[in-house]
Amino acid sequence: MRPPKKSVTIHDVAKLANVSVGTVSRVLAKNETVKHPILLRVNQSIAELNYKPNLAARALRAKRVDIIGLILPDITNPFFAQVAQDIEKAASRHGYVVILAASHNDTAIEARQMSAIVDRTPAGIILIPAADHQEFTMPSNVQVIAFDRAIAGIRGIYADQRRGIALAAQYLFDLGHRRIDYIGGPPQTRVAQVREDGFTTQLRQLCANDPSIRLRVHHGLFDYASGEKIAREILSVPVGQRPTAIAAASDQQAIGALRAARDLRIDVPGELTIVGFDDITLADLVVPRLTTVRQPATEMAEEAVRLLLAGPDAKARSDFHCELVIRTSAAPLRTDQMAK
Amino acid sequence: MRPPKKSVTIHDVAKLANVSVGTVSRVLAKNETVKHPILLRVNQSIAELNYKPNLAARALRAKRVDIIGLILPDITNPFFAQVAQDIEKAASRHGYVVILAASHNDTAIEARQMSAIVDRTPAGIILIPAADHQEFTMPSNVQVIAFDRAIAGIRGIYADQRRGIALAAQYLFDLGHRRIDYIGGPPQTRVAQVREDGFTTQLRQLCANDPSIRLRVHHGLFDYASGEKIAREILSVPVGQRPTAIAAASDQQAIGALRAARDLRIDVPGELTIVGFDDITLADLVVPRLTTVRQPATEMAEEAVRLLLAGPDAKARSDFHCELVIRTSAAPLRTDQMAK
DNA sequence: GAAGTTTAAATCATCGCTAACTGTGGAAGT
DNA sequence: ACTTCCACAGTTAGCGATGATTTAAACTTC
Repeated sequence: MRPPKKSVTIHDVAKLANVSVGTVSRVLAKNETVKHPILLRVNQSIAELNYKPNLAARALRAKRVDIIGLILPDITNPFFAQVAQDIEKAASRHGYVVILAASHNDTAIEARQMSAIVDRTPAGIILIPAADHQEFTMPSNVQVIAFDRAIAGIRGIYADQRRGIALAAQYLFDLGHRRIDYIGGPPQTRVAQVREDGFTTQLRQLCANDPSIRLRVHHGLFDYASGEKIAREILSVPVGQRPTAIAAASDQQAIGALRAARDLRIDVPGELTIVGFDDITLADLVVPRLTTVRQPATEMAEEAVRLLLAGPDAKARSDFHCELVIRTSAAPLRTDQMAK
Repeated sequence: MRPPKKSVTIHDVAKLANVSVGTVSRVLAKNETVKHPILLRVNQSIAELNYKPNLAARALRAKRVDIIGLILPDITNPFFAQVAQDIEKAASRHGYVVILAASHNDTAIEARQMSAIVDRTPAGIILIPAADHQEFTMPSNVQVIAFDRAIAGIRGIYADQRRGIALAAQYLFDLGHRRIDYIGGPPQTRVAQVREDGFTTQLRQLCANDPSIRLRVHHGLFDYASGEKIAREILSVPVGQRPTAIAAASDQQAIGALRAARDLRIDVPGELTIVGFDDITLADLVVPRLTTVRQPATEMAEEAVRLLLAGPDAKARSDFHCELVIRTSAAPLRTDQMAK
């Protein structure tokens, strides 16, 4: 127990094993060309000294480090938290560590975070973009892959959200709803556009010759508060004018809407059907349980990590399908609702 | 735009500015001894070449890197997500980047994550322990600080949870509740013990000579599902035997309890008062809004980062106080409830 | 058994940066 | 005028690991 606490280097191991540093390096690299008696001695020495390679030194030589960067808009968004969890787990399985940075939906912060992470020469960066345009230029030395939201020109992992949310539209239609309000995300973002378009297109198609259809679209942020606020406005009208169903572009919005309905003493699903999108953990815990569309987040996270580690020429899978998760926040249109 | 994409080094800058690398290094280090004409030239060259110091090389020399490690049990726990967000923000402000790792409440995984991060020689590690005992030995070369949950022998940042939850006990008492059930966390963890002890001690003290008190304690995990399950059991008895108030050791449990009550058609707060702990974002969005105890998470996160950066001799603040956040899930005991 | 071939381990330059040390010219001291 | 000191910039030795190249040894082959 000497105070200076000199860290043990590859030289110490080499000396103890009575071989050269190159040999030690080779056994570290699992190079087959080291024969048995020596291999054993080296491994013993490594164990004895409890030697750990210095990752900074290794990074300097290799110009790469076992780090994956993850930049996302907001960790407290349950969907992103889930994604972060899954990515961390997948990365960890491969021996990588993840650097987390939040952009707070601000492209300027996003650009700063991007550069801070690029400077660390990670194996790659997984980016859930804050917006459709980026304020940074794509780094040439670090691969970036977009997640959940597309960026032109770079590889990305996305679920087929258009078809996913169309499932919700289909479901509402099948339940008989014809007065439907859709709570969308920020209209300038592509995610919001895709979801909105997927929903409205599908619904309009189904109702092509049904004059009773009334579809209204609203826009807000993806969070709880927006959902609540918009739903409150939507619902603060005489019963006959109220929608019989609300579809939201995110579970958070849907849960906010649930709360608004509750405040206004509107029974869900009796008087109002609500569906969300994402299937966050909480969706199964609100009252009533939220019917929603699940994105295969875990698989997508795993694929994102795989893609990074497979190198820049690997091709991204694009067969991630959403599925409708039917719970109890949606019900068939009641006959007395139609009357109005 | 040459294909090899050789990265620009300190030598390139030195050559362009017509000075030595040492000088460039000195201006990078903001060393005052570089005089104006040269300082200017160097800065110009840096800008012109868009030079970024190689952090791996710097790390190798300095044996330290601008990284803070954060290990927590579960990112999808909203309270931890909030903490992660705050820590990331504080770290980023100081030019540090945070490595995130989840232990999934498993001390073996925690130990692995710990060693993976220590190997990267970060400036320090903020650890929200998975349990009271650790399976790893504290690293000697990297400072670790405990967060939210104490670890013997190392510095830590904690709110005064005992007094915090006592506030909840006091509040329930003041509202007139005497049949109270407490939903605690895993009894083998210190956090759970502290909260339970804080609650029960305070309540017993208040009720020292009140024979009508009935306090029952239950144990589960800190998550939604546990809260729901336990509450369901508690509440599935004749009205007269039901508690009039439930206090939970976490907001997630409380929200689970809220859902159980709703399923059983028990009105909150009319027939049942529920209070939680943590004040997660969602607490303000459930129906009814959850009365809870807020921990000053943001300040604590900032202090944790400050403490790390101030070096191993800095002393941790310990004056983090919780406060009661009164919303609408708690109400005075009704006279007809007492009768039973 | 000598030359050629294969194989295993040693050597050492290098990654980019920092900081300790060295060198140099000019101001200050005597 | 000659040393003494600064003040400032230049030189250079590593930090620890890697891997291309070199050396040494063992093994073929005729």
